[in-house]
Amino acid sequence: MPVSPPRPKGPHLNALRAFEAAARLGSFSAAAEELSVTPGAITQHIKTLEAWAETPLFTRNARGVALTPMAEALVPEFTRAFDQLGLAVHALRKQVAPNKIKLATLPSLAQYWLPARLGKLRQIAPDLQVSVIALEEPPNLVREPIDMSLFFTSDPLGPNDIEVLRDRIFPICTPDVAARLTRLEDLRNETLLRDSTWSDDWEHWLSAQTDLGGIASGGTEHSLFAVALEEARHGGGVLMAHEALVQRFLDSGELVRPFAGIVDLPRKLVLHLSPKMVRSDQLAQIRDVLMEIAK
Amino acid sequence: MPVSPPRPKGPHLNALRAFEAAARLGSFSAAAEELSVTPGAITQHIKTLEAWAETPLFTRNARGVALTPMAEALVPEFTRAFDQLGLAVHALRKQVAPNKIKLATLPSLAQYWLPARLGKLRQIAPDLQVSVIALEEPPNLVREPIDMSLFFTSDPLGPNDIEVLRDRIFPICTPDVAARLTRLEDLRNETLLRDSTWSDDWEHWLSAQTDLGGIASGGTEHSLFAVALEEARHGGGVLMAHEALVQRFLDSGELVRPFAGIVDLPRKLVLHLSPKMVRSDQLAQIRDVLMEIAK
DNA sequence: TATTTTGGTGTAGAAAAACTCAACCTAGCT
DNA sequence: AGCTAGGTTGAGTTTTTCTACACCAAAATA
Repeated sequence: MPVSPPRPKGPHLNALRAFEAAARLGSFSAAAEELSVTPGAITQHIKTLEAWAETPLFTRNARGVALTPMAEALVPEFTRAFDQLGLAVHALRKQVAPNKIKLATLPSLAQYWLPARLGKLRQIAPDLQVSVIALEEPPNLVREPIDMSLFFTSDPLGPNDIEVLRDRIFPICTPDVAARLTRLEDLRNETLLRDSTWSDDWEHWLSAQTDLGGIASGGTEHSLFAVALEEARHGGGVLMAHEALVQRFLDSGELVRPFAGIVDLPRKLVLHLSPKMVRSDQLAQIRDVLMEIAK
Repeated sequence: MPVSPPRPKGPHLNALRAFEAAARLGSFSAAAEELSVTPGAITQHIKTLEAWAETPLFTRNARGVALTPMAEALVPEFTRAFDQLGLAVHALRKQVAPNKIKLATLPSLAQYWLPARLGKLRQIAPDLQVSVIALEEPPNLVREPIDMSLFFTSDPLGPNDIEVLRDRIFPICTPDVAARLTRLEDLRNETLLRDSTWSDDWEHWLSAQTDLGGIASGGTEHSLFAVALEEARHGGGVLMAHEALVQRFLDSGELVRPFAGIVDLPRKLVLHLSPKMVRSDQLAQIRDVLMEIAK
């Protein structure tokens, strides 16, 4: 029974948060992603926590990490704590500014699909202030100060999810380019434009047609759909497009569909609401409005 | 609808913790105390949080602070979150070292009352490793990595509290000094020793005797009971003692009670257990052992 | 078998956050 | 008028947190 050490300090909150994220996601790099830091930062947090607890929490296998059985048992407790904290922060945000809404979505959706809908929304509910955050990956709505997200997913819908539309893809190009294309084989001579987010959509589409291999080989891949689309508009090739994103170019005739085939992917565009939103009465109404304009 | 600001960051965890503590305790300095920092640190945390939320959370009255009505509503959410986090940390500690116990208590109890009890404990349960932390104020057992606390209090007992004994006080001194004391009035010529933690015990005791005012005026106040006791042992005056702390000196005859009067204060010595302890089965047994030896 | 890829580690240095200190302010007391 | 309790402020310092980048090992690929 040693006597009177200095007042013991608890572990650092940030280290606990890093632990929880790493444990929940099963990977340091995923945790790093969620917390917007580098993987090295996570490594260090976990290490300080392990030093504090005087016990290892993860086993490091060169292919990733795995929780210690001991640590495993603790994860739900920490997850509950940080979920509750996230809820509290959401409550604070809503309390302060009930009609400021943050919506996270893909850059391409933010640019080509949302603006028209948000315009409509502004007419229906002029007091709502929606700000749009463009992200490549869906954020964790419990933890981050974001109210809604709009992403493509194939996962089954949860209780806070609303399916907006199904993803339908088909090739598009300028009328000039289309004039050169009569049979699928003609694609061999064209540049196939693709977006890195959906880089195998060409394969999906082609394999749904009378298939003949080898066409989908090369092509130019762009990290932003907007860039690929721009190239298509300048006659730079044939783009595998998503219906939701190119409707207006088809309507205007600027771009056309050289082939009739449309592929319905199992992927859907889903509006996901933060847990805080579905609960609050005031916000349930906002949600209804948004579902309305989402059509 | 502004588009694509950088990914919004949540507030700093430490700022949230400071807010919760300040809100719960109703005072920045109390929060500073609980978190072992200076009041200035709390001020700054609250300010960054207010800047993040873009709204004031406290109204500053020169005599202290008060929560904004808006902030008021949020406190329970944050308290729940940090309570849950504290629980999780306790779970971690117990998981790692189930039989390491941290006990916080007053320096005087740690020095004069505990050692004999802990010795007994070591015989009953040799595998328990109890470490004692001396603190002036009872810690928050939910938040700090401490399992039990032993302090005097007049508050009613909660479900995790165990009354160990009632506080009984009386004057003591060396036999030499006692020889000079036959009537209460004789105290006027002696140095009245007192501990700053319980600085008005002399008044309590005197007013319980055939009261005559003015005796309790001066005296020497020591911040540590141990120092006052040491002075009494060297014949430096008459000390207002607590039964629990001086039993052994009375037994050995080194110190004596110059007057028969004993005052039973409404204050009791209470063993408080962290919420995690009462729940766990394994630790319920430890608790029983401790109650046993507490007698 | 060689090569690449994936996910984690280690360290140095830099940036950001958190803290202390000491002077200062204000309203309520004595 | 002076004192006190509680908070604030700003400068300066310490701690924490992060990044950058080189490195490592197994697994996947070729």
